[in-house]
Amino acid sequence: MAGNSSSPGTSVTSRVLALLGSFDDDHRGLTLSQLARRAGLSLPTAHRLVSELVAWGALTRRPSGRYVVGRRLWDIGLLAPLQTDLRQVASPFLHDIYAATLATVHLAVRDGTEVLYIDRLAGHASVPVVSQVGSRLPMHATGVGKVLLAYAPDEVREAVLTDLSRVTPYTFTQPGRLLAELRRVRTEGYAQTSEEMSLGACSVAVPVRSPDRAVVAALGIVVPSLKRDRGRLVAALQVASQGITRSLASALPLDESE
Amino acid sequence: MAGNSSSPGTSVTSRVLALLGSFDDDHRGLTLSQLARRAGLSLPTAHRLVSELVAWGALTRRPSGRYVVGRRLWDIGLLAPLQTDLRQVASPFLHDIYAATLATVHLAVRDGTEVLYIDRLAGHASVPVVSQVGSRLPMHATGVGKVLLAYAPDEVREAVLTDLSRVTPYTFTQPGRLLAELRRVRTEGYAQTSEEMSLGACSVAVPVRSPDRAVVAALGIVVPSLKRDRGRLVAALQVASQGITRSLASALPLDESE
DNA sequence: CAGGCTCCTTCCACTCAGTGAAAGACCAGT
DNA sequence: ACTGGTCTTTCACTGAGTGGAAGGAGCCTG
Repeated sequence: MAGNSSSPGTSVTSRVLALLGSFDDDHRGLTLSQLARRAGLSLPTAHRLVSELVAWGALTRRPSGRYVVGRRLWDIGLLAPLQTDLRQVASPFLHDIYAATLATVHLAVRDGTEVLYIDRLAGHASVPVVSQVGSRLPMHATGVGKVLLAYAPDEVREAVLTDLSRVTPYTFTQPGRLLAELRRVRTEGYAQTSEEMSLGACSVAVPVRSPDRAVVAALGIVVPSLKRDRGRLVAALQVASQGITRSLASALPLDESE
Repeated sequence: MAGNSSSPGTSVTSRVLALLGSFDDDHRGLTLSQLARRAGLSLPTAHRLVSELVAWGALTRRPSGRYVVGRRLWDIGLLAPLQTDLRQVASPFLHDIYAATLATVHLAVRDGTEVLYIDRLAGHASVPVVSQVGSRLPMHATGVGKVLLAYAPDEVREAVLTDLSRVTPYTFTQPGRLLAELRRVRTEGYAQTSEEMSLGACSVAVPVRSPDRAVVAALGIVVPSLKRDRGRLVAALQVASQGITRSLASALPLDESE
């Protein structure tokens, strides 16, 4: 570029994206200097780019001077197909499950080697749950994660098995044991966890299939303990899962004219 | 730039944003040429920029060759503060309302001179409703819109009053009549519509206040007709609205360290 | 109320990243 | 094989984008 040094190979586009990527769950409000630091940009550059982003509505400047993600970006994000369509179709079924079980309900998809939560439904006060819509968690320590892992391509499964980090004392960290569990998931059609992600929380999850039988998501609930009604919970989940599959048939085209 | 002509004053950033802005509710999957046309870019430029966006995860390329908004953009969008926090806090209350009324429930904020829907809760099959989460509708023809307009700054109200487009035969198109209605909203604390946005749909809405009494959102429901239970519906909404205000008190800090 | 700190903003000369025309590659109809 | 439509790649030119340096605006602390 000019003036002086500048990391060559860094396009303007990538700088803009680096700025957007600087925001995450733990950093939702950032000052200009923080943004510059996190994105690896000089202050003046960050300043100019950020100003353009604010003018367009991608970012918003708070009275405090901190920048946050803006509305325009929020509603463009909502146009992401899988997430939004699945959510929309699944939403009433998540309700049914909540009504039947009063447990926190989750809808999640696989994103690389992690679980991405795309919807969540919780009552006024429920079991403490780690997940947030839009957040990612490890696959091997969550119910929905095990389901998605059980039906994932081999290379994903291998990648995950090489890094079974311990989250609680009950987390499955031995590849063999997890593999056996995944086999069980495939034959029995549901996964469960017992305090493997957070203490005091157990979960059950089932796959959600598209009309062509491919597993596209997982549906799960979190409860304080699995007592003796695991069967009932699994049944509720499976009914909802099949309902979603049926609804998807009449809702997934997505290919437009002009 | 170079080569030849190029609209000067058009920064790379604005080109990237123009590409992102090319997506909307009716254009969620676009081909490269459509993107280039809509963003006002040459094909090669669009091609290069889009490739960068895809590489980063802001866009995704479908098997069909069409581009759609990607996951990365989706989850960055979720970091937008007002929307996400309000939603999260309000969600259980939307449920309560749904449980009590079985009507489609909406949570909306004002965005400029339009209503922006930030959450929506509907049963398996309800009254046909136009709104979508993330979509914008005119303020003067919706229940939540009237509420937000009633409490909006004067300049916004004036801007809206100059352009009262007719949506159905029942839409309020006379500024005087709407102004009177807004006064009524402020004194009585709720707004209503009768087939003003879409035929066969009526609505009731109330303001949602932050702990400091400012109106930050509106809560509304859509029903086939207002019959005689308007009072009951308004009461349900008001209870929920006050609940949200109370919950907001313990949830709105948003200012971080590093 | 100076002095030092951090944060934000503006200026400007230099130059390399980004540009679009043109041409090539690929389809699917006819 | 031709035609109209996509998408992709190349390339010489140049002005848009760059970061140092310097100027402000706060806000503590001594």
